[in-house]
Formats: sequence, C-alpha cells, structure tokens
Amino acid sequence: MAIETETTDFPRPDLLPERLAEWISGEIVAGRFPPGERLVEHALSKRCNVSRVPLREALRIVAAQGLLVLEPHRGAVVTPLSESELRELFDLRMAIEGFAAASAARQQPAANFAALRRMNEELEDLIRVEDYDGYYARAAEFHDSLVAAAQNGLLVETYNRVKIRFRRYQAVLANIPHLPPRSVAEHKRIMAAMEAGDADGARALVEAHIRDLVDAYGQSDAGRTFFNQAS
Amino acid sequence: MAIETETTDFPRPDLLPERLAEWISGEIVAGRFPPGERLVEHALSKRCNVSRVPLREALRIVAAQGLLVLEPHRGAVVTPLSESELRELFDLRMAIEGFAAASAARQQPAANFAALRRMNEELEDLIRVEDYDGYYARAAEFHDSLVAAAQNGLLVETYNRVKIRFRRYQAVLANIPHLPPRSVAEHKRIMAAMEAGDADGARALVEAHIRDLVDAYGQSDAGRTFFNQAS
DNA sequence: AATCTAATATTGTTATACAATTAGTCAATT
DNA sequence: AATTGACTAATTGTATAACAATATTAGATT
Repeated sequence: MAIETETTDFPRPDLLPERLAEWISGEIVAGRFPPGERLVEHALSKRCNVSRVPLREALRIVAAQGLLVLEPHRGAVVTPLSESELRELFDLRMAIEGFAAASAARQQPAANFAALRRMNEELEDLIRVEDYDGYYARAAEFHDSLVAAAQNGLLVETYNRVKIRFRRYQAVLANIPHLPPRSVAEHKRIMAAMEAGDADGARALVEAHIRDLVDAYGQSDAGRTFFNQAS
Repeated sequence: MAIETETTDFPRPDLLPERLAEWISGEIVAGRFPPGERLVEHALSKRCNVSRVPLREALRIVAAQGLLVLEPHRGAVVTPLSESELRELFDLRMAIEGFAAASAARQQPAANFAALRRMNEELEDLIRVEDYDGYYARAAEFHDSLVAAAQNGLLVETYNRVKIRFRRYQAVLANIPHLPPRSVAEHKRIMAAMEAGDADGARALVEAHIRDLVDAYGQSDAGRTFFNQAS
C-alpha cells in the first residue's frame, strides 16, 4: 500500500458570512471598493465562490459597520467619505478616549499603566529610527490600550466601530513626519495625569491631543485635497 | 357594471428584514423573548409567514444591535442581562451625554437650548400631576435632545445603540417616585451651565446626574433583585 | 443513575425560480 | 442636440427545495 498522499480537502471553515464581511470590509478600507461603488451580488458571489445567501448576510454585517449603505432594490453601495464624517469620528474619539482616560485615572491600581508606558517607549524608539510607517501602525495601539484601560467592554466595542470607519481616512491621509515627537510627549503628559489620579486633567489632555491630530491633518495637503475626489 | 369592489392587494412594504428585526427587537426588549432563549429559524419564519432568507438577515441586524448572539450551528440566542452590562451602559451614557453637553455648550448659538428648556418644563408638569409613567417616557426624550444638541450624527447613532440595549433594563427596573423632582432640578443646572458656555461644568453635572440615576437604581429593590432571575 | 448510541432537529449553504424594481438602450420627438 | 418615453436587460428580494454538517434529544446499555 502506497503512502497516503491524498490531501484532505481544504477544510471550509465556518462563519462564512463573517469571513466574507471581513474581506469586503478590508477591500473598502483599502480603497479597492471605492466610495459610491455598487457591490452586485451575483458578481461578488461568483468571485468568492459562494452563493447569494451568505453573501447577503455578509453585506448586512458590513452595512452595520457603516461601510455600506443598503438601498432598497439597489443593493449595497460603498459609503462615501466626507469631511463631516471625519470630523464626527474625531469627536467620537475625543468622547471615548477622553472618558476612558478619566475612568482609568479613577480606577488607579487596576489600570495597566505599565503597558501604556512601555508602548510609548517603543514609539520613541521608532521615531529615533525614523520609521514613521511603523510609528503610525503602533500609535493606534497606544490609543487602543488607553481605551482598554477603562475596563469597559462596551466602550472598547464602540471604539472599534469608530476605528473601522476611521481607518478609511487614515488610508487616504498622508503620514505627517513632524507630528510623532509631539504626540509622544503628549502621551507622556496623559499618562502622568492618569497615574496622578487626575481624571479631569487626563481627559483634557487626551482631548487636546486629538485636537492636535485634527489640526495636523487639516493643515496637511492630503487633508485639504482628498475630499474633492471623494465627493 | 357593478361598483368596483375588489380591493387592491395590500401592498407588501419593502424592507422586510428591517421590519422583522424591529419586531424581534421589540419582543426581546419587552421580555417576551427572555434572555437565553433560542430563536429557531423554521418556527419563527412560519410564525411570521416569511422564508428563512429574510429572517436570517433580520437576525443579523438584531445581533449587530447586541440583543442576540449568533452561536455557530446553534443559531440566535437572546443576550443575557447582567449587572456588568448595565454598569457599562451607564458608563457609556456618561461618556456620550457628558461629551454632548460639553460640545453643545461650546457651540452655544447653534445649540437648541429652548427645546431642552421646554422639555424640562413638561417634565415638571408631569411630576405635578404625579404621572410618573409619563415622566419616565419623556425623561428619555430630554436626554435624546441633549445628545442631539451636539450636532453630531454619529454620536446620536452611537447613543441609539446604547439606548436599545439599555431599554431592556428599563423594562425590568421599577420607576422610582422620589427621583424625578431631583432629576428635573439637575436638568436645570445642566442647562444653565450649557447656556453659560461652561463646557466642563456641564459635563461634570451630566456625569453626576447619571451617577445619581445609577445610585437610585442600585438602591431600589428591583435593581438589587432582578439579576438573580436573569442569570 | 450515568454513559454511550442512534434518531431527530437545526443550522449553514447551494441551487433554482420568479415577481418587483431599477438600470440601460435606443428610437421618436421637441 | 438634448429630452422624453417605451422597451429590454439586469438586479434585488423572496420563496422553495435539497442536502451536508453539526447539535440536540431520546433511548438503550451498562
């Protein structure tokens, strides 16, 4: 008897709609499904080798994330980008991250300040090596940890919803080289306030920090120009 | 020729999954689909005279609202109630409503303070007539208007998601008679701070106001007892 | 009573069909 | 030339049937 050579079929994992949704979501964030594009069910289902039923459920998932709008009898249309949405997203980040910082500052011993501090030191290292792509990738993690420090699962869930929508704008906005050193310094002040138990101060610093990000994006070329092509 | 008696068929409205989702959502909030109950597709689709396809999409919608959990090969299960979720929901209300008050206070002329003031006066009238059911119905509207005053559609959307989940607990928690007069007074102080442009003050008052609600629910019999039956 | 096993029920997906609606085409008209 | 309007094609929305994979239940066995 020969060696068993037949490979088991690639095990089709479960959660097909979820995985489809993740893929669609990714295509939209990466801009490969540009704003305004219609996603035609039959074409997409053929492309993904799935039937329309799980695909339609995937579209529902992505629509619930805010990346698609399901128009009656017209189907799924990629949500447009707009300056107003970006402003509102920054506002929500201020509300969530600011509250998280204040909340974590009050909880004191439970909050994991060490993780935040370590992460900010890694950011400093990346700046020293002038790896700005790396910086922007990990800068998000710092903010994630900030929200996580509030120990509120629903707050994290809400923040993640904001992040998904926000990522589309990050993909379009250029990275700004002169911003990181300033951000790292602001992170330090935020952590100092939190460790001092100064809830209001920490929140104010977080809000000011995000406002700085808004200003930086607003003054960058990308921030001023991308809206034209997106309307 | 006789008078035309044949009626046109009742036009089946569109958005079947959305309407199904709304109904399911209502049944869960009202407690007719209790926490932990499994919603069986075939049975539900027969009961609603629809096929499994739009029903499954409806389940996705409700799951995205957080009222259902879709477990693989087990289907839709009504999300349990928990004290921790209630605490997190109150936290989110503080974050959102507090930020909204501060934001509205800064925007000043654009914010519609007159609507808020008028609504609080209606609440005072309801207290005078001792119509506490009416009070609790409209008290939510005051908070809605507060969030709306921030002029941020995404903040409203996020708040609505919190409200849907929160309503399940409101349906269980008893109304507390001695609370409304205190709340109305706190509403007044909040509005005063907003009109004075005192963003930080308004936010602090909103957070304190919600903390008062938490304490009141926590000290009520309902607040202490309902968790046992819900586990 | 507890455990294993077989029958049953349920979910997840595919395929097909068709009504309702929308999008696209192209000639006729202004 | 641009607009209208009717016709055709394409697409969505729903229903039905079928089946594999998995979970649940009930019965048999220990």
